Amino acid sequence: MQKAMHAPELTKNQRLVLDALSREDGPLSAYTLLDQLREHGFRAPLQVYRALEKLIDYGLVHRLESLNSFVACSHPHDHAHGMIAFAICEKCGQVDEFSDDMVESRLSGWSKDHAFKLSKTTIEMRGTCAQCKAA
Amino acid sequence: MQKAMHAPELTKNQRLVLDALSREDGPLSAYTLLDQLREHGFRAPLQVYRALEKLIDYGLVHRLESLNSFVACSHPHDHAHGMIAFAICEKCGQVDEFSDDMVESRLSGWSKDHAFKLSKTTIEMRGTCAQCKAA
DNA sequence: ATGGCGATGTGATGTTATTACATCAACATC
DNA sequence: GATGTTGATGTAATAACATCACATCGCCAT
Ligand SMILES: [Zn+2]
Ligand SMILES: [Zn+2]
Ligand SMILES: [Zn+2]
Ligand SMILES: [Zn+2]
Repeated sequence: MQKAMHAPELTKNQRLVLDALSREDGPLSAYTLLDQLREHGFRAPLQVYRALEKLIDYGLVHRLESLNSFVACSHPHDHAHGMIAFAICEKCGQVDEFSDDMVESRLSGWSKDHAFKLSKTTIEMRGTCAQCKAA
Repeated sequence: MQKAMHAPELTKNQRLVLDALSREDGPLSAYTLLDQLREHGFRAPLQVYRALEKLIDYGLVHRLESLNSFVACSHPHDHAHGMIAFAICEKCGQVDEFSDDMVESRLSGWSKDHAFKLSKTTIEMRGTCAQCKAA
C-alpha cells in the first residue's frame, strides 16, 4: 500500500506540468515537458522536476522507471492508490495503468515473510498493445 | 516468460564486468564499473555498456530500472528466468531476487486478457531489509 | 518590521546513456 | 594469399536525465 498524500491547491508550475501531461496520451520525459513549457516561462529542468515531485506525492502523476518519464494518473479521482502496475506499449507509447489485488497480496506477503519493510513498488510490463499488434 | 539466450564463452570485457559485479553484494552503476575497471584498461562507458548488454541477454546480469544500475544474477545456474522480482534495501543496497508463480500468472493473465504482447516485466520493491530495520 | 517557510528562478554541475566512426581478430571464400 | 564478412573493441563527442547551490519572492504569524 502506498501513501497518497492529499493534494492541496496546485501551484502555477504544478498546474502547468499536470496539464501538459494530461494533454498527452503517453508518458513524457522531464526535458520534453520543459520544452513544451518554455512558452509559459519555464527555463530550467528544476522547475519541472520540482513540480513533478509534488504531483507524484499527490498521486496525480506516476514515474515510469523503465522509461525515465512521467505520465498523468489514469484514475486521478480514485485517490487511494495501492500497488500499481503499468503496461507500456513500445510501439505507440500508450500506457495502461491497473491494479491487481492478488499481485499486491503476493508481493506484500513476500515482504512480510522476509521482514522487508516495503515503501514503494514498481511494476512495469513492456510489450506491444492490442492495436499495434493488429497493425 | 523471458528468453534466456544461452551464454557462449564470455569475451574478456564481459568477463571483467561480470567478475566486478559478482564481487559486489549490491548493484553497481555503469560508471562505477568503469572506474573499477580502469586499471584493467577500460577507458570509455561504451565498453561497460556493451558488456552489460550481452550479460543481460545471457541472463547473467540484471538491470535495476529504479536505480539505473546493474547486479549479478543470484541464480546464475538456474538459467530459465521467468518473471523476476527484486527487493532492494534503500539503506544498505542489498538486493534480493525472487520469483512468484502467482504474480507471474496474474500479470500474464492480464496481458492475455488485454491482448498485450508482453516482452519484459520489471518488478522492483524498494524498502528496508530485515537487518537494517533491526539496526 | 521581522522572521519563518514554501515556492520559484537561475546557473553550474553531476550522472547516465548513446552516436559515430575507426580498428582489429577470426574465420570463410575465392 | 587476397578478400569479404562478422563480432568485438577503442575512442571521442554528444545527448539525455537529474541534482546542487544559492538568491529571491510572497505569504502569513509573530
Ligand atoms: Zn494512478
Ligand atoms: Zn501500441
Ligand atoms: Zn537472475
Ligand atoms: Zn538493508
